[in-house]
Amino acid sequence: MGQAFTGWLLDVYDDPQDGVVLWLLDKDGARRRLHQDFPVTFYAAGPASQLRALWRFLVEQPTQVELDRQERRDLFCQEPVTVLCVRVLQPALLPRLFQEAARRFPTLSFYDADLAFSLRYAAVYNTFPLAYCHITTDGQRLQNITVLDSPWDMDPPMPPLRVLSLELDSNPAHASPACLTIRTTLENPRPAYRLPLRPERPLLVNLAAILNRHDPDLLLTTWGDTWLLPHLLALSRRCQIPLPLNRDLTRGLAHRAARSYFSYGRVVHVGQQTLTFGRSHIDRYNAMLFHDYDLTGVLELARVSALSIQTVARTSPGTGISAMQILTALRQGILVPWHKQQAERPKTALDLLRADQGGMVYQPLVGLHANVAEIDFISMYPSIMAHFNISPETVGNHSPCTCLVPQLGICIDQARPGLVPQTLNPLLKKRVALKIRTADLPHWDPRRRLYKERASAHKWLLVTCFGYLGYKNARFGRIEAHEAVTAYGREALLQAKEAAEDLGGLVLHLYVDGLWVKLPGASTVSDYQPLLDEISNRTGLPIGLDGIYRWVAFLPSRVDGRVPVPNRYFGVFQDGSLKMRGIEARRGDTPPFIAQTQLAMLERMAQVPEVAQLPGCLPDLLGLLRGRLASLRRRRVPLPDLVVSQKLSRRLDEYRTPSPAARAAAQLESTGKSLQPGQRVRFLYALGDPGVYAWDLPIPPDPACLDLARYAELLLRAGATILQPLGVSEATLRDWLFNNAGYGSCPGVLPLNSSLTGLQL
DNA sequence: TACAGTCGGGG
DNA sequence: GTGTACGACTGTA
Repeated sequence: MGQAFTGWLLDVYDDPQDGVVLWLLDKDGARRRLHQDFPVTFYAAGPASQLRALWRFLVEQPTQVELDRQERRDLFCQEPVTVLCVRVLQPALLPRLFQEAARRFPTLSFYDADLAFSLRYAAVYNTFPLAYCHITTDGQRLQNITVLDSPWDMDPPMPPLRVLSLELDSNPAHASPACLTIRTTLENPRPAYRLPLRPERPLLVNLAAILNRHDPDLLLTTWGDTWLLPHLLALSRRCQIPLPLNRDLTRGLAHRAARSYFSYGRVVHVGQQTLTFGRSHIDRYNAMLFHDYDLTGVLELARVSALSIQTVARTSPGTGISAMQILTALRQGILVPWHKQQAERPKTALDLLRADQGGMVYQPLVGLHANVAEIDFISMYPSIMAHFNISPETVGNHSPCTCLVPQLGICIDQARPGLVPQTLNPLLKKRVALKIRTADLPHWDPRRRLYKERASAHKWLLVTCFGYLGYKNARFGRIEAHEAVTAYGREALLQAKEAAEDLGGLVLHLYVDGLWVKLPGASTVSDYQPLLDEISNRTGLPIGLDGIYRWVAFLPSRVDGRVPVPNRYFGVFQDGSLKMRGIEARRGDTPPFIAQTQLAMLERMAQVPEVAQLPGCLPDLLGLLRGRLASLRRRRVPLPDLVVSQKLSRRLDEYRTPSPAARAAAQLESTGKSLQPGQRVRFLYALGDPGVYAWDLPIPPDPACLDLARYAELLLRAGATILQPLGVSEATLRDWLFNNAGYGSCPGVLPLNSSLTGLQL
């Protein structure tokens, strides 16, 4: 019997035997499971004889396929290519069939062969996670699905998701958890249940009852990927008590092994992943950037990328932007090349040249400056790609309609919109719209946070898009496109500098996508508007005023005080908020005690309304530092505030000179706790050999072993960073702090106009 | 002093 | 499976 309903798409995946499974949340509240036939296709191109051989091979396979010859477009070829089109009737059978074909016919080029299943479905039906759909069925099978909203809607109808959060009372990597706290809503902080992890049978029975009663759409856990779900599954098997962690009871949990990989110049460790069917599982401690954009951002990423909620929660936003490019290609019938993981090639001359061909970096004018505006290009690199139509297939392509990249002499085809700009345009538009919505709402409005989290998710998509363009293993990457983007970026920044100088301004600093500038007599946002308009006109790129600093200090190098460093500065905006880059408080490996002290100093300086009064803070700041030093020496600082947390960059046997982190990791290893590259190790600086004490050793640290002198030194340095622009050198501060020298011995307490202070008003 | 190891950065 | 830079800084030999 046919029926129709509207509701939200919760999950889509291929069924081992029967097409695709869809889970839908009917707007009347029911969760419905439907099957649908969904054949999937991959393509092969190459010499006709090879294609014929592949044809013969495929028809002999047990897997049901429909074969056909077609002409299709390869993004990088002008002419259409002839391909063998392999339609696999059962989508779950495609990966194995393709692998076998690729193994036997290594010389053929394959396309659309290794795509995330959700993308294949999304390309055909325009679906995305949580899409609002109209569905017709014959009861069991889906007959028709029509999506009623779009990922680009600002306020789409959101489903009333049922969330169940399962939280452990301790990190299983460090201590054995004893208790599971369960909440049934995100809003209510009061736990609904507390279950002891032992004895096991009552735990399983109770948890099963809770899962059945609440039937959540989303399981939000702490350490669920790496410990909790695998642990529960093992218990369930051992005690033979079924536990419905999956909503789809025909499937088991899916696992992906832990791995370490190199990304962004450092090793990243991703723990084991545990995935559910019919509902989504997110481990908030194993989810990428979850702290930055929360669940709202994860859902936004899933909607715009069409990747599943569980996927976007665990992978970098680069995966999301790549998925969007694939989707753009699929929907336009452009072939998506099979993405072989290529071995690293030796660096080419091009790679070396890139060293000084990145973003524009300028030497700041060291010292303290008042009334400085910080002006940033908004999403600079993505805006450049969109504005100049930079895409792997448009760069270096001659056509009747090209433009020339400044200084590089590379052509960019303007005749038709590129794949990357087409993918980026709606993202750029939506991010601006989200930011405008945020700005329009009052601070108390709860929707403000949600818009911000969504905008933050978009920010990461846009940021990673640029790097992806220059990544040689990317499907749609091309180094010349990457270079064209940075060349336009440098050009735009120089144009902005000229615009500022033409309006009589003093440019203090340029850094990749921003400039710090003083216009004479300017002190308000509207005073800077003409400059913003001028830059926008000259470059064609969107620009924004990040803020006007009451004062900002650019720091010199610690190694050589005469050399400015581009990204070490701090300042206070007119609204009293702080901004800092590169200093100790921003670093993840600074002990909290040191970071808190530095922040406290800055907060006191932020209280001062006028820059001229800043040196007046000196006695106060010095008092603060002395107080902190005293509490350190009297051992009043709680040990957790002295913990250093650093990432291991390699295996322990690969260290030639073991760093403090490596020595702490070696301590842990000797008690059986081994750490992988990319994992963090926490330790205290300690007296004697080996100079550290790992925080997660079974025996808690003895406070008497603390290396107080080392912490005092760190405190001194962090203090000196802040006082340096006021004319207090590290040596002077050392005298003050450690030798109790009086203020009189301080050359920093001088009239403001002293050249010693480097003060420019 | 040289060199090996770690970190930032994007709003 | 998704940015294998680059420069500043710190600790160790």
